[in-house]
Amino acid sequence: MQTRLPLSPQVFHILLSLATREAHGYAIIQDVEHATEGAIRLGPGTLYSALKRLLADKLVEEVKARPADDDERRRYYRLTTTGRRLLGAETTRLAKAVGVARRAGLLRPGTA
Amino acid sequence: MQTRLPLSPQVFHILLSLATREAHGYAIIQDVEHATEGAIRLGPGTLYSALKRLLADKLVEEVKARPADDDERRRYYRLTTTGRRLLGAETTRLAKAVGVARRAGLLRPGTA
DNA sequence: GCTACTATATCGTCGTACGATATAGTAGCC
DNA sequence: GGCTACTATATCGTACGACGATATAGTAGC
Repeated sequence: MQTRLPLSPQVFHILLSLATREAHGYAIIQDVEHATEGAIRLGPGTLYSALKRLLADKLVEEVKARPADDDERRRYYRLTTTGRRLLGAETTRLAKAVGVARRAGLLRPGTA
Repeated sequence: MQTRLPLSPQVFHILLSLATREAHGYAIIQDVEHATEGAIRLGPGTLYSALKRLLADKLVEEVKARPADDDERRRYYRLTTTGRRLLGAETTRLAKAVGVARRAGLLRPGTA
């Protein structure tokens, strides 16, 4: 993956899940399912292979600091500056696409 | 492809391009490039293989009626009712995702 | 007659989403 | 004590799809 748009919906939501807080893999899976109202359910294959690529591309980095009494199996991740910038660019792209779709009458008036 | 969300960005823009008017393949390529400000450039491989799948899934259908004096090589397509419904559902999904991203502070205030 | 553009089609490759499977610790329960 | 379910990460194989390359051919301008 070159750091180029568009992102896949799966990768977009992984990055978005990390935008507001650090998280470990399993938490990302649950958060994406919740945030998308079940539309995107990441299996372990999808998540961990995506994380591996995101780490290699330096869009995400591992956080070594851990809360006390935490489950030791967990590995925490956060966005890098590059990752945040790319996520912002993709968000802008999506917002424009939604704008085009709205003008084409594809959203009931009142949809967020 | 089962008729399930999420759509790939490429397929989303192909359907969106057909939302407001019938079009032939080459016109879709140009329209998507224009509508996405160059972010999505469909090559022939992507477009025609996607169209083939969309036809098989009955999200798009071929239009036989042709304008007079038209380039005879062109093949025109339009959305089916199913295709329009799916595009609407995907648009709603994207609008929600953009909402989440906006709340996370990923859009400059004022972005459409 | 040259180049560039329009228009569709197919092929092969590579990336990646995904399900299956594995491992293992934790928690509740009866 | 043993059952099930959940938490958590990791890897493997497969299959789908995005993409570039290539082919074909008609149109347009110069």
